[in-house]
Amino acid sequence: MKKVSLADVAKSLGVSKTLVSLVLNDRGDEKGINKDTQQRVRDKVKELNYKPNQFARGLRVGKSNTIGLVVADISNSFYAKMCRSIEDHCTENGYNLIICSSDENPEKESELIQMLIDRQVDGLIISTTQKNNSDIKLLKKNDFPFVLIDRNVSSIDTNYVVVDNVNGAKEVVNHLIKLGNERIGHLTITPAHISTIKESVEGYKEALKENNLPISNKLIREVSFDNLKEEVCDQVKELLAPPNKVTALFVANNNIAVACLECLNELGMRIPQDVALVSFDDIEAFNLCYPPITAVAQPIEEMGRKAVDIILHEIKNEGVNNKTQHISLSTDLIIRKSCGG
Amino acid sequence: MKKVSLADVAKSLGVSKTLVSLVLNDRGDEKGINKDTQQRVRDKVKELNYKPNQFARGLRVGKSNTIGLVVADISNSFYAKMCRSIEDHCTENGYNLIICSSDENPEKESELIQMLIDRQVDGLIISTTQKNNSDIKLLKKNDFPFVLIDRNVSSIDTNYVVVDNVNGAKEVVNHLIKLGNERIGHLTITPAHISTIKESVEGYKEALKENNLPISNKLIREVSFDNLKEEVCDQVKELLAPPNKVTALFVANNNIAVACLECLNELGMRIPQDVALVSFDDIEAFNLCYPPITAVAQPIEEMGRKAVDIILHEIKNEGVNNKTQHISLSTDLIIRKSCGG
DNA sequence: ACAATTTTCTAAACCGATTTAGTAGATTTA
DNA sequence: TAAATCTACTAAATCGGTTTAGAAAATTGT
Repeated sequence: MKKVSLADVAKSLGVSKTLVSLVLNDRGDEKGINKDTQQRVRDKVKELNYKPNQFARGLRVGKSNTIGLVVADISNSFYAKMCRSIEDHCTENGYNLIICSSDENPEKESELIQMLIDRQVDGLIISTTQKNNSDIKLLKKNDFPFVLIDRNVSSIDTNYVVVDNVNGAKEVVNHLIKLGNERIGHLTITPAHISTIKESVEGYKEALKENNLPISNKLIREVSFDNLKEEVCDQVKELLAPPNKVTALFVANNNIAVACLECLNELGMRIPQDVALVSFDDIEAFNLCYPPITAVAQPIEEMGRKAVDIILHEIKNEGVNNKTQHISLSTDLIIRKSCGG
Repeated sequence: MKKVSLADVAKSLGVSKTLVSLVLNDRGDEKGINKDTQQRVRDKVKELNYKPNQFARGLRVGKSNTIGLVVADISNSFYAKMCRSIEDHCTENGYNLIICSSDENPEKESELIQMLIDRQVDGLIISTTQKNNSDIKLLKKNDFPFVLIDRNVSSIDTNYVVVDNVNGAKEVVNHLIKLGNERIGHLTITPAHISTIKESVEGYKEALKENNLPISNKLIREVSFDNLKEEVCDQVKELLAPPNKVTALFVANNNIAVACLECLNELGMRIPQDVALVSFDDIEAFNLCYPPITAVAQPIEEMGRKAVDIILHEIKNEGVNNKTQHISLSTDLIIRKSCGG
């Protein structure tokens, strides 16, 4: 690939680099450059197939037109869809996207954020897994443009786009209670400090309280991301056995639900006859399972779009001390057959 | 974020930028720079938290340490997993990844490739949807480092990492025939020129021929990516009805399989009693369906890894006229319950 | 003791854009 | 007619690294 530079274009037209640069940046009129000349420049640029060198441009203007995205795991359907939405809206706006997976590992997340900044991304969209939020604090302190997605961090005032997990969880539990379940197990994921998890537990408890049912922390179980299948199976067994004897399971995401299904299958437990199941975070497979699984659908596309809107706004207004934006989207309980009724 | 430059580091040590640069690029010994001085440089770099500006570096050396990836749709589980594998191996090697979705649209793919090159990616990994392959030809002509993944292009000698679709499909059809199916429908996707599709049809036909069964092109149906659900349903109805009356469906990917399942559900057709079903491209959901779906598992992780190996090798040997690398990985037929037997 | 060599380090060019500061010439104003 | 203004354009500085070409000081060889 032989490369054509600004200087080549300028020379072949017998004008200065400045002129060509101004025309290409649509500052020709503003700078009073002759319309004819402007057209000659544009024609020549096309003829030579000139493409500006992004390194040079970036070096000078300090912008990469790239944004960084950190999620737990891009191969998970939830994040894959989120990434897709973010990708589309970035592309629409002339931005590139670098996606990184943190595997729910705070140190890895920290390294990724640092790496993306070193790579001169203009802004970050983060689904954080941090506990002490030191990186988020640092970003905030340095006025680096960023927005949290899916998970927020209550102790810091940041931009965020999340889902109303409290209400989503409440709806689930109310639904289960209405169908006669009184002992409902809740399977969530560690690290438990993640906002979505905290909120889902909160919604679970609120719903029980409002229905005058006892709250037992023994029915709330955490499984770790790294060893999901095994731990889910252990916890499910414990929850189903005396003294817990739950009649319904409410699980925090699609990964856990899938592990749960496999485990229940192996145990020969039938859904919903032996135990009801609801998952937060709907996936297509839930509609194909036997029985189809009731789940909380999240507005993933919209979350992605809003996050891009916010980050681009942040990037454009860098330095301007504008207020943080807080967006909470509501969920949709998709009732299928996994709870009977 | 106040930024520390090379010059700042050099000045604070009273040495030249050259020296600092050489040390940081591990050329200190080679250039005979005093060990003590080297250590002083490294210490100071840490102290000041200096991070090289990638624009400046890229401008000078012409490398971005970024690779571009073009797939059909990152929100599809198959590509999501592939992306994840590629991401991991890029990160391991100090490379960033920009992922783009082409939606099986050749024009969009073409624009994305051009955009990625304009953005100075060092190499491309492409799952192409092109028909005339003009972009691939151009890349080849210009010696731009790239590798095709999942789908190759037989008319051009390029690097590629694919799956042995012919054998994968043959195994499926042999399996179906062994279970007594003689009229087997094959649902594939347009554009039909994609290598995976052509090969899968080839395998399908070969298996029939080897078993002395008639080959009817009427049993091979194409559905388009954009209007998948509806077209799948139409085709399934036609295939099941007279005069086709297929007893088994072999579908080309997980998207089609999911649409098929939904359609068969609506039609009240039972699997495998009324029709057997096998999908190319296994997904977790197939294990949870009722009944669990027999499918061809692909070595996605390995494909990603090999593709990264090849592209990094290409990038390092740019200019050197080394041979193209061709890798074909074998598949694994996961027999579940969707074919009876 | 002086040239040759080695060790250690540096000034300046360079990559290719953007931007600042300004010029030459034509036209208008007073 | 000289000053002011406008039109159309440009030279050179700049961003922050890497690299080339070479210099100063210390050491070695004879």
